Amino acid sequence: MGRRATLEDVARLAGVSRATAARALTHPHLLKAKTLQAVTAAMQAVRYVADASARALASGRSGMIGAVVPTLDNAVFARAIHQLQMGLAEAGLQLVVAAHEYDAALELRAIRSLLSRGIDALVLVGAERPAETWALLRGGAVPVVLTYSFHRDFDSVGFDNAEAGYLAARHLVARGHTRIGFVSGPLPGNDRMALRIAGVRRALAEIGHDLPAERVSEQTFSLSGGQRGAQALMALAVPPTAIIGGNDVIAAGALHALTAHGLRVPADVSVVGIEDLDIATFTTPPLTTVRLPAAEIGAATARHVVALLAHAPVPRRTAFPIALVERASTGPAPGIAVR
Amino acid sequence: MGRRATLEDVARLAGVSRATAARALTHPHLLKAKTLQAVTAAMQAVRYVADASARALASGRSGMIGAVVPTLDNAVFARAIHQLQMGLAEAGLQLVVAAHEYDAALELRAIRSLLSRGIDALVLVGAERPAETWALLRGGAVPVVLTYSFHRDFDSVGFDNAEAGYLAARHLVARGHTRIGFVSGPLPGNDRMALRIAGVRRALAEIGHDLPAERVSEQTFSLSGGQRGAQALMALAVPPTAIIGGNDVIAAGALHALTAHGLRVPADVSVVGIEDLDIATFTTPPLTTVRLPAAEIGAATARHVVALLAHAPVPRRTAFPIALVERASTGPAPGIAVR
DNA sequence: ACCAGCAATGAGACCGCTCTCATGACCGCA
DNA sequence: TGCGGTCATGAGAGCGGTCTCATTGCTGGT
Repeated sequence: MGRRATLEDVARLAGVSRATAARALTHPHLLKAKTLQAVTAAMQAVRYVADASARALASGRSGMIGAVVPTLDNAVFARAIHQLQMGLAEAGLQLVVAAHEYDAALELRAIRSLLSRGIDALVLVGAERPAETWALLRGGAVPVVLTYSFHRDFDSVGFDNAEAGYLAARHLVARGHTRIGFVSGPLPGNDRMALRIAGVRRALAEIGHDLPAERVSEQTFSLSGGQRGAQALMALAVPPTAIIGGNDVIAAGALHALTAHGLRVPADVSVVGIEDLDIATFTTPPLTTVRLPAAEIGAATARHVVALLAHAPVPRRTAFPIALVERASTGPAPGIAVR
Repeated sequence: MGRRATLEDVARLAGVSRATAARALTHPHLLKAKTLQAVTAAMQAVRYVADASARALASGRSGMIGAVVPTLDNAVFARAIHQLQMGLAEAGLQLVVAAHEYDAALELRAIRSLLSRGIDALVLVGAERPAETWALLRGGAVPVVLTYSFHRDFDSVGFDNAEAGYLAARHLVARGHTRIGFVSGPLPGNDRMALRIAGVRRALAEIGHDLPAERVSEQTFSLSGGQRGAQALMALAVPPTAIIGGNDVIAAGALHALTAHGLRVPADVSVVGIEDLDIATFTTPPLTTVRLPAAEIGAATARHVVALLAHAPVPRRTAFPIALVERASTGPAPGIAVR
């Protein structure tokens, strides 16, 4: 078959100049109908497909959007990325993804690599990263959209993580819990987690209680992390009467460990998650959790990016409301009479 | 700040020619240590980052790998893509993803779009697609790796889908079930599903039974799809004593619908899934399922692609073993004495 | 019939890098 | 000291588009 056809081939076949053939692609309205038709026919004849690299080099726009997420192995991010991709594809944009597995250095590397790729916009998760990374983002001429968090200086699409923690804790407080434990994922570089904890703290503070450091167990974002966290918290001299998981996977793991140790949920211990994954409806008992707008964030981010590239006006910040979904893993604190 | 530094800038600063500066990047061993050092220093000084488009245009290699999957919203694909991405990143390759949501036309469009982007290799899921798509894949000069299925003419990384169905059915047959129902996802274009059904059929045939069409319910890949499928099957004049879900999400939905209707699982009806997602351990009762090597496929595909690009020898086909994971959703067929 | 003015097209520079080929520097050996 | 040969570097032609600017061909007004 030989090499791919170029504009040169098309032009020759159509009997026009390269410039005209190119215009058929980018500014078809500038061509006489007859010329346009001839060029189009020629393109079809040689099965012309524009070379994206050449186009990117010449135009300075690649049509590619980069996204760096902690992991695709959590449904929350997978779902958001899925929606993001579908939205971008509709606008003819490609999505280049990378994951960093909660490693700031890896994230920086991924961002560098995407930037060198000439992406037209960059989507990131969270608003906490090393100064070096921020400098790179500020220095680069690439528009950045932060998701799952907010930041003064960058466009963001997210929700209030502190409120997520607050809602979870408030739900427990309202049921008489005052000793609440929190099993978090890795804290370094994860502002979402930190904010959720802060939200829990606030809810506790409102009733004159607090969340001592010992009641926060830092684990990995995994079922086993949740299990270990629950074990650690229940091994405390004065164990909590309720546990909040930094996300649903952790909460599910915690719930599992609790019942495996013969504790009744929620009679002995209540458990709340954050995310509302499918998994939350399948645990025994079903998990009370705070629903996060993953799909919405993905779709909204796609719209945001598309608008950005079109230089259309966009709100710098899009915030989605969140709400607690009450299921059966939470109940009154032990010793509290139900009235 | 101005524009990004180019090789020209680096060369000038280092007092060498553009060619030499370029060599520092691509063939550093060709340079005298002192020269290399000077160039490297210059690059650092101007924060040089190579322009990937220019490089792609000139070299004919983009360093990007395309992947088109049905969806990222199922953990099986999300996990595989995650591993694929991590593996590619290690080799300095970028992953461009697209999803088609089980729509062959969308898949074709996505492939076209990736191809025009100049990807160096293409990863696809499954081995069934319209002739037009196959023609495009054969015509293009881009190496293709099929996953989750096998194909004579293309490199593939996967497992035996028929065996997955067979293992699930065999497990049931061994417990006395002969009337087995299957809730599948959308069948068109999905050879994995078709093969799994064929596997079930084979297991049934071995004991002189079959899987009539009425006992196969075609639904969407979702919890509600599973629920509807279970309802449909149980509404049959002679309902099945066991249900196999085309994947775990469907099986979980089916299981849910069953217990919601007052049926006991597995006393009244057994349920088997295929995939072994996290969710399978959380259903009540925990789901017996066939474990699919999602992460392995992703990682192996990454290795495969890297080897392909390095012109290293690669087996045309990588097959992973699969096995059934017995949990508590399966038991003897009603009326069968347990010995 | 003539020319301003606009629409349509052509010519060619340029984007930033890769790669081949030519050239210059330097080496060892006779 | 001189010469073939190797190593390091320079020169320059693409890669396949985009885009600006010049040119050509019409059209309409007077």
